[in-house]
Amino acid sequence: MTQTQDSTTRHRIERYDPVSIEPRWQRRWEELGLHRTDLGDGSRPRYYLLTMYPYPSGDLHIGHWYIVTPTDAIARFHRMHGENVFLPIGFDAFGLPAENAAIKGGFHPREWTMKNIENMRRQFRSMGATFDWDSEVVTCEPDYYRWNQWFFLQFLKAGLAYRTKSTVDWCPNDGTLAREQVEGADRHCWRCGAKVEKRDLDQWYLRVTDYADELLSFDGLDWPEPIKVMQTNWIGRSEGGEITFSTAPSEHQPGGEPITVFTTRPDTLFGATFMVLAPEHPLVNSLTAPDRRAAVEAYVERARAATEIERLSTEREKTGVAIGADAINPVNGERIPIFIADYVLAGYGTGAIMAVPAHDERDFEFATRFGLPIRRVVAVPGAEEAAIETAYVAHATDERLVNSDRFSGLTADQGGRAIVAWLGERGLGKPAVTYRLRDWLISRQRYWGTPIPIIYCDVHGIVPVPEEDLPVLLPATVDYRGTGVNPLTHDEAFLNVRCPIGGEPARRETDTMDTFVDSSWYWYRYLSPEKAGGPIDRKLVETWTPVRQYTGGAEHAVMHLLYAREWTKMMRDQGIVTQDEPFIRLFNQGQILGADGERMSKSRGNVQDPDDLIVRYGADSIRLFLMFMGPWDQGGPWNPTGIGGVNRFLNRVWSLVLDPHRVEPGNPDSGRLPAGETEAAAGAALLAAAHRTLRDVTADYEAFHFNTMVAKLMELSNLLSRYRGSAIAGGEAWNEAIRLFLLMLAPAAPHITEELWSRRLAATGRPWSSIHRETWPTVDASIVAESTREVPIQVNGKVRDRITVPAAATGAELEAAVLASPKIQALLGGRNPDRIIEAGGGRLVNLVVKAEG
RNA sequence: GCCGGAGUGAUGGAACGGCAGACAUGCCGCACUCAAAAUGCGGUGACCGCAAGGUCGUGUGGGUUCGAAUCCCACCUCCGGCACCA
Repeated sequence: MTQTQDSTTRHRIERYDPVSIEPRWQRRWEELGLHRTDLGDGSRPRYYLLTMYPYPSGDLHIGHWYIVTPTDAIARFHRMHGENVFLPIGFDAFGLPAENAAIKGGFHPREWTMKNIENMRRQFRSMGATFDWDSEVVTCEPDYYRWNQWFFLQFLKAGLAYRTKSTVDWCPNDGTLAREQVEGADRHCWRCGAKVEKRDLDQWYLRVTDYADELLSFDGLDWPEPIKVMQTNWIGRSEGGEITFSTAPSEHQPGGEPITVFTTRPDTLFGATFMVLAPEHPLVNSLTAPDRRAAVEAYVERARAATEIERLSTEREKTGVAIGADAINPVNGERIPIFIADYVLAGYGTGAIMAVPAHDERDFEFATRFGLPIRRVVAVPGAEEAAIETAYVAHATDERLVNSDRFSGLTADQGGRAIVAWLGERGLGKPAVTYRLRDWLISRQRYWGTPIPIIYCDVHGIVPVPEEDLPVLLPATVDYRGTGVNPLTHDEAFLNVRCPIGGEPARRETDTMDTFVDSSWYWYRYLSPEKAGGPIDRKLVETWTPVRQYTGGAEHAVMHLLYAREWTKMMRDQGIVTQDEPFIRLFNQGQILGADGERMSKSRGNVQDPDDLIVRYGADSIRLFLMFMGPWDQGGPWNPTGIGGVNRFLNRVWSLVLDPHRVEPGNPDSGRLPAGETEAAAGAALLAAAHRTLRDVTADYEAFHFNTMVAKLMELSNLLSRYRGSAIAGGEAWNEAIRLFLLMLAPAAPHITEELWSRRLAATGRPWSSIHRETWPTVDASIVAESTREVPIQVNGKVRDRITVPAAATGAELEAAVLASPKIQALLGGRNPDRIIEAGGGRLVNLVVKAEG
């Protein structure tokens, strides 16, 4: 009792105070350059770890920590394995929010952006993230965006960039949008949520559809299955055939005009009872009969204006009008009427379809509504003559073509091939493949982006800015005139230039590039952010990329993550890099939502500011809590109630290390070894537990199972607590367990472990060295091995008893021990089990006893 | 509608086809304290039972298996993606 008094009152230890410890170590690490990567060091294995760079919106919230904290732990874990880890960071600094803020606040978007970046840098440092700040990339700097322009010119030369006029998606706030930046059935803007309209505009595109097939292959990539599925669906490859119909002569036109349709079901060609063109189809105007013109033009107009409104309704009624012309089915010479309808899309396939109502639900609906004939051409035996109540689109093995002249009786597959072959011989059709993927529209009508390096000259037309004239700089001053109009369009100093070819007065392109261009190659630039002679350092790119591990959210599945793949392939084809893919391994962490279950945003007022939490708990507690709250790929609503738990855990770690002999006054067992346990046995048990923990924790780090990693360290700390104050506390086994414990915790909670490590070194008179430069310990298998084990015994699958047997016991030996159990004997009541199953090498025994009678 | 993913205590979540609920949170009790906080210890799926113990239990219903949270089939609910793609 006296001793108890002594250790609690006399040896009172200093309190765990993260707020004083953490900034001190952060400064120290920075002074030491602990996280600066020597990119030229080839003596160690390289590990390029990339995390999606943030948009500097200014409100770094707990969600950012959720992405970065485990990523940082991965970096530290790999460094402890002797790898040369490169963990860079930068800022996705162009974009609309800066402009909106600037318009509202009357300042330059650059000011707002840079202020936010400064704040985010501070916040990232405060969490102890080991980014290599020397590699930082800020995309709104001319040093960066000039290379966007350079890439554009290379792609232009190669025919991968082009300008064309077409109907594009237009957001009233953001201007034009790429296809994948329009979301939802109501077609709203991915960024601001505004309703998207249609406009006919001359715009710049990148020919990414050239890569559609290659993008479908994920060979050699370790990516989450859902992302691969989403990209595959987005690319949307469809195999089928193109079939050329011709128009029939009529009073208003001579006929013979070819109209090519795309179909995935050439086998149903005999069932085509009408044809539908997209309202925007180029032949609509010339084919329309005079008496139909008014109706057709009205429909075309309505289709344009009404698109987004009509689409709001999920149960859209099919609409359309006949244009007063017929097409001729090439396979049987039949005349079928031509309609226009907005359910046929101008941008997909050929913008024209042959309608087969018997075998396509949309065509069926249209035919029903307009009273058009429906002819069955595929049927299973017995169903040939049944009434057609719905489109038959299934594929049954016994189905055959019917009503298809000489092709009747063939299977759908055979028939389709035979019909395409027959058409092919006559030059009327061929096999064809189409994709949903569209070329990437990169023009944006905004100021705060990369100027597209193009000059329009009345004499020489579209003239690229010569490479030596790059960068085309954004003007330093900006006049928003209180509107959302792109200020570049009325900036005379920017607009007026001389034609690079003939020196004539000419005008600059005022559109800027989609900000997704910036993020399509930034990780290459990290390797040489200051390089002046080119976008990348080829030697470093060849040694360091592709990126070994990329971490970030899944919301970019068909945007950034697809653009990045496309860009790398385009770079490769220009001889700039040699790799096919940018990111070998991808991990999508989940998303932290507000406490209300909604996306965190300032406007909803559900944002958790990490600064507040640091003051209360310190960065290590927050880091650990974010890793502990659940599987990393899951995310979930923010609920801070558990932070107290990990904070308590770190406090316990603190006092276990600094005060191993403390005895709890209120607990009579405290300070004693468990009954019957010798010092030697206790030491061995503790050491074995530490090595088992090491084995499991190592595997968890490797698999990114951070929640169970923390749980296992908690278990070990609970065990240490049990031995605290006992005869083995502070002894050899204890100290080794503590050493392993700190090393295992170091990647996750870097500050407290560094502090405790330094105190341990000081206590033993050794010179200081950082725990983060230690080598990850190795598991000693002989220590982990146990001499006995507990075996559960089941009777008919239900656990009835547990026995302890020698670790090596199996077979007859184990069986005898099982049958000797009094509980089991009682349950068996003298009967013999019908079967004895030893599962998993004797880990569990199941006795099968058949019911009596 | 189509394509993904997920359903386990009051809560977050553990669990190579083999002891369901590790580790935490919350709650209850105890110790320490004049008291509170902090800390430590114990309890905590439901039902029956004084207890020993038993029965039920991983969204629902079937199936495979000696044995299913885990595999298969059907369905329900929630989350994410797509939006008439011929």
